[in-house]
Amino acid sequence: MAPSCICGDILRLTRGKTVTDEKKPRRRPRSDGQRNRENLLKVAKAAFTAGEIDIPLDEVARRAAVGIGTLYRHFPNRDALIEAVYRAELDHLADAAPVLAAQHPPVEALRAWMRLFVDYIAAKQVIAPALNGLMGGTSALYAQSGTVLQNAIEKLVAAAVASGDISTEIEPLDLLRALAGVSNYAAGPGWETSAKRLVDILIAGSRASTS
Amino acid sequence: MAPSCICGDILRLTRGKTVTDEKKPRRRPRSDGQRNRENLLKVAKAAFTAGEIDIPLDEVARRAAVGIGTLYRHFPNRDALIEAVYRAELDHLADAAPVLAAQHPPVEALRAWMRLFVDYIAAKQVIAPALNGLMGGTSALYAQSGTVLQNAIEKLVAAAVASGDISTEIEPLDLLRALAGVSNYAAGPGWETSAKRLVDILIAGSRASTS
DNA sequence: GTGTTATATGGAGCATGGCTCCGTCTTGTA
DNA sequence: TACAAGACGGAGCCATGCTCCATATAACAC
Repeated sequence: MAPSCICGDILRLTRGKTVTDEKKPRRRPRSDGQRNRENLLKVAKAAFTAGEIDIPLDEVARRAAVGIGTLYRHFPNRDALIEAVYRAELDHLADAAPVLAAQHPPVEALRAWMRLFVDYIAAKQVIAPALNGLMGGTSALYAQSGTVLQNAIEKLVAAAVASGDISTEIEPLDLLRALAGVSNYAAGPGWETSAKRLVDILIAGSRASTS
Repeated sequence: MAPSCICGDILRLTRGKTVTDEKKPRRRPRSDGQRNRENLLKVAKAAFTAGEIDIPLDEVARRAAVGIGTLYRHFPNRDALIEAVYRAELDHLADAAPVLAAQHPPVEALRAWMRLFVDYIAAKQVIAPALNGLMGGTSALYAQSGTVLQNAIEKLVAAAVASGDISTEIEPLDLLRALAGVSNYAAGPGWETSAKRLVDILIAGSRASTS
């Protein structure tokens, strides 16, 4: 039997109300289960952030004082674990978009968000290593996460286009892809600066093609 | 003892004349050795190009009709094999830079080369999957390969800057990084178009910041 | 409380793939 | 032809991903 817990979560998050399970859950989820799950996430996040992206899952389980079986019940594979860790971070980022949109004129909101994206990656090495997978990977889970960011930037771009500030030619996803590319290495001290410079280039380029 | 063949090659390619081995090689390299090496490369390239990036090395050896030990003597680990396969491709790309520079005015040469980069990735799925490693990875081998591309684009940018066409602010590597980001997914039919659009945006952005 | 049951636990163990070791075989040279 | 430098190959070791299932425990009904 497929373990139900994570799948349930995903389905719920993905499609809101699904047709999947008609029978309403008869029981509250067990407290130890939730505790363990959170523990695993905490440990995994710490490890990933510390650059230990390749940490063996047994080790994650050990650090969370949990059996390997438990880990696998909560997260059916490595990708699922990474996904779960990063989802929160990405949501955070996506949530910032509407706020910025309310505070700034369209183009500046876009620029600000892109910079935030860069900042975020710089601050937490968290995202970069997994970003490839997140945006281009084969995993359905990853695709799901990517969508969140995609929606965020699409709205920002749409607003900027509507205001006539940037060209209609712009494909929002391209901007995101480009940023993701830069984020691929957080090496060297000049990294952050150069990433921000790229943001300006992208914005300038998007503007220029209007004329 | 470390096997000598690959290390020797790398050292020679990397630093030209090294101080490493004083004693001149007493023998011509064995023909079967070279044959096997080429065979392995051919098989590996075919596999990688076909998207089988995760192909087990045993399988590569099998297809090349060679023992696993032989594979490992030629390529001490998976990265070394990938590196060897891609190096040729990257050199190819880098070699195009001076040709384009001779044929076009600076900015257009830059644009053309960036497009070529995109074309190349589109044509051979080869590069994309390994590009992360190539540009940001920890492996010294990868770093080495990246340098080739870096040199290529740096010259193109320098020429364009010298001609006053684009801003001095441009960090060539940023452009490469951005393109690499886009190349991360070759998914969807619109991919190539949108990548080229990004090239134009980057060029336009680089120009705009001059004024 | 106590009994019942759904649910979680944990770790032995299997499969797979990376990589090493070393006895055997081949090839270039004299 | 002799011989040694050097290549060959594959058995086998080890790490890691993932499964299975007997056991333990939290939630609920009474």
